[in-house]
Amino acid sequence: MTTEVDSFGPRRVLRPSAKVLPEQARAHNRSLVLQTLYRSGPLSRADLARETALTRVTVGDLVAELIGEELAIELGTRVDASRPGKPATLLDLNRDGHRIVGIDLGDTEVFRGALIDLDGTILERREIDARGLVGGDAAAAALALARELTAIADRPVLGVGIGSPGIVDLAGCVLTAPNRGWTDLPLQARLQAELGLPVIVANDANAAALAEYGFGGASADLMLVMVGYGVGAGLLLDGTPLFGSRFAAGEIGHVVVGTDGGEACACGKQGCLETWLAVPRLQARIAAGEPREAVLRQAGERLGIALAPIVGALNLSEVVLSGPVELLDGTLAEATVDTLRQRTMEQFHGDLTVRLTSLGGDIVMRGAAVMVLSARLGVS
Amino acid sequence: MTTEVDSFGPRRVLRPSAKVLPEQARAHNRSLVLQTLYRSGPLSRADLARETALTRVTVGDLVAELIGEELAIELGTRVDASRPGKPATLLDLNRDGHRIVGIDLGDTEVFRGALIDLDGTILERREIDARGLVGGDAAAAALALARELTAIADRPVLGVGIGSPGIVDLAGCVLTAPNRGWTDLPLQARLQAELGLPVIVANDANAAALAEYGFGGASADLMLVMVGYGVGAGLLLDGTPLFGSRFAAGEIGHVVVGTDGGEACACGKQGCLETWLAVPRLQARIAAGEPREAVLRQAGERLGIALAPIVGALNLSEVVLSGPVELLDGTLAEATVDTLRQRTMEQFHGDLTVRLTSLGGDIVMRGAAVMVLSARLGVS
DNA sequence: CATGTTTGTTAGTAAACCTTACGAACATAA
DNA sequence: TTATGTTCGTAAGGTTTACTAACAAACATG
Repeated sequence: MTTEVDSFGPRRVLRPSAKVLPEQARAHNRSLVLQTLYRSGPLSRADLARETALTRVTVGDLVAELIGEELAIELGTRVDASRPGKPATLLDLNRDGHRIVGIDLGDTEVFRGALIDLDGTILERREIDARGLVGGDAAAAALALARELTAIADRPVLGVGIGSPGIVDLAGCVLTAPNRGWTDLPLQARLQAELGLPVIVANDANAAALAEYGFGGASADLMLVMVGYGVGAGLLLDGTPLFGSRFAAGEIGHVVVGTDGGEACACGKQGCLETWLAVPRLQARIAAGEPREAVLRQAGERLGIALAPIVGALNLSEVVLSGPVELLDGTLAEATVDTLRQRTMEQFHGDLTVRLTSLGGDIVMRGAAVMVLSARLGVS
Repeated sequence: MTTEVDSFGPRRVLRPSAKVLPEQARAHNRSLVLQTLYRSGPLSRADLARETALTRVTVGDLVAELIGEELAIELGTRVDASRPGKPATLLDLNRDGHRIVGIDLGDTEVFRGALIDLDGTILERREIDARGLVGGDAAAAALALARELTAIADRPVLGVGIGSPGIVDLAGCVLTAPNRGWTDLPLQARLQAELGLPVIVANDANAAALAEYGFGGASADLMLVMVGYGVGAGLLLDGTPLFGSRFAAGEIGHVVVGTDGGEACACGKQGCLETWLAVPRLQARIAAGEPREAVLRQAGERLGIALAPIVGALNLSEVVLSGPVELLDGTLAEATVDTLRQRTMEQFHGDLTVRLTSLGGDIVMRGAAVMVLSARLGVS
């Protein structure tokens, strides 16, 4: 009995999935064309066929569909025609024909929102004072901000992406967000019903990780650590956000760091990562006269201590920090990477980088835009 | 402009993938039928249609194909016929018609192999003395063991699964395995060429994690910690093994634990997890007169300290230990879970369990069998 | 001006799944 | 016993999808 012998690639384990109909296969190929167009700028149908390995016929058919939905547009014939043959008709995503609304609910003082184009460029900004808002009032403010932004859009809005603090499940239901007093709030479903637009709600750190991957030039395996009033993280593994068994992946703020005590934390424990790293704590210690460099170095070391097992277990090669530049950049980040190097195997993590995000305070809003792009244009 | 508003599920980010042809969609549905048959025992074509949401016609066609390849068999009509209508013809995987060879190269003293049926039951065992084997000799011994096991198989062998120590890439190439002196050894490709059978090589801890999921009743999110001569781990996220950016995911043996020093490690650092937990170290300390309970408690605590950030970041709910029962069970495991509880958020990890594997010393061999099952029967 | 190249489309084919319909084989009730 | 209804498996035919083959259009080049 002979068996054909191929090479076996990445494995998944036995896990019944859903059936695949031809229709869904087509949707997949359609997304493939959209993604190729998104990534590689203006292309002809023939270019797309070469890139996707589909035939020109199939590409032509898919493109006709996309043009019909005004997702793609023809730009006219290619001008640099130094080649023989019929000049190509260039196509591109209808980049200027759509807008995305991205909203960041993570700040304690304001809800920030922006009108964003398909390339992630922020066109308009709006803010709403969110101090003290809890429960339904906070949700209403988020809705108002979304309404305001969709109202000023001069093009059709592809969708509304929202990065929320707290624990958010896959349906965009905020399971818990203590600062806003939210419990089991179906924010995504509610806003979607109100706005009549696709809405996607996810944890703000997860959104930020997506932004760093989509717009920040990060690799597909990435941990994004947000340092602010608290400390949270978003994990991207092979380009896919990690959610965790109870949707609490990345919640490392209350993991105890080290074996030598530490300050008391609001959660009742001692030496939580937040007690070492949260912005108010750092500012307070510096204001109280502790040497700034020493405080920042220690904070970086503690972050490194906390991240070392994670970096080791996941074999991460990229850690990105988000938060106040004046605190994170320099000493703190350097201490983090030094500590990580000292505590992990050089052999596996020699290329480890720890750096600040280049997206600044817009990271969550732009990550929310990536979520919309993925949902509307992405792979199934 | 109205947009249809659906609910959006789990998101992936923009990442150009491959095209999907109808042929591949069919392969997917074929695997779906196989998996359903594997999981849910004997079923009729109509049962399969209901379970998979495919039509009876399509299921009939796929089943005919599977029967033609002798992967499925008809068992005759159902006997408990208390229902009206034509009695169903029961189908099942041809469970007794195939064998799998599973091999564990992780031990320092022996290479263990087994002939395994599709349900994971071990039918025959073989061992080869592996003390001191390095380089080509070690690879030759692995090949000889695989040959011996395929030779005694009385049924066609679906494939050979191998759990190897060290760093193994997706193509089954052992990048580094210090104990065997292997560097960039294309073990999978070489054995496959020699044996003329599908061969899958992966890291032994990853294989063990798959075994715990496939045969040990574990959930799809799982960390399996192997404690032996060294300390390694395998991670399963949503049923998929995690490999890491350089295929070194799970290599936590040389992550430094705690902030209070520790014994010197062979790697040059101090206080690596292995110095606290490796079996030789524990045995030596107990033999030297240290109180057994105290040694084991401390080892468990250190494991908990190392795992806390990982459990927190990944929001894991299940940690499984594999290794010498007399050392791991009881005090050590209890200290681990106690420490984890003390160092993470009760709210997110209240259901965290830490337990010993029930698969004993066969875990890697049976995990290797799961890899073969996945590759031959699994989803694309 | 003839030739070759490239593009995009038309026409026809193969694969895959669907819907509809039917015979076979059974339980149940008149 | 017979009629009715149910369930199973299969046959026939239709729809969708992407493929191959072929072709006209439009250009560069010798």
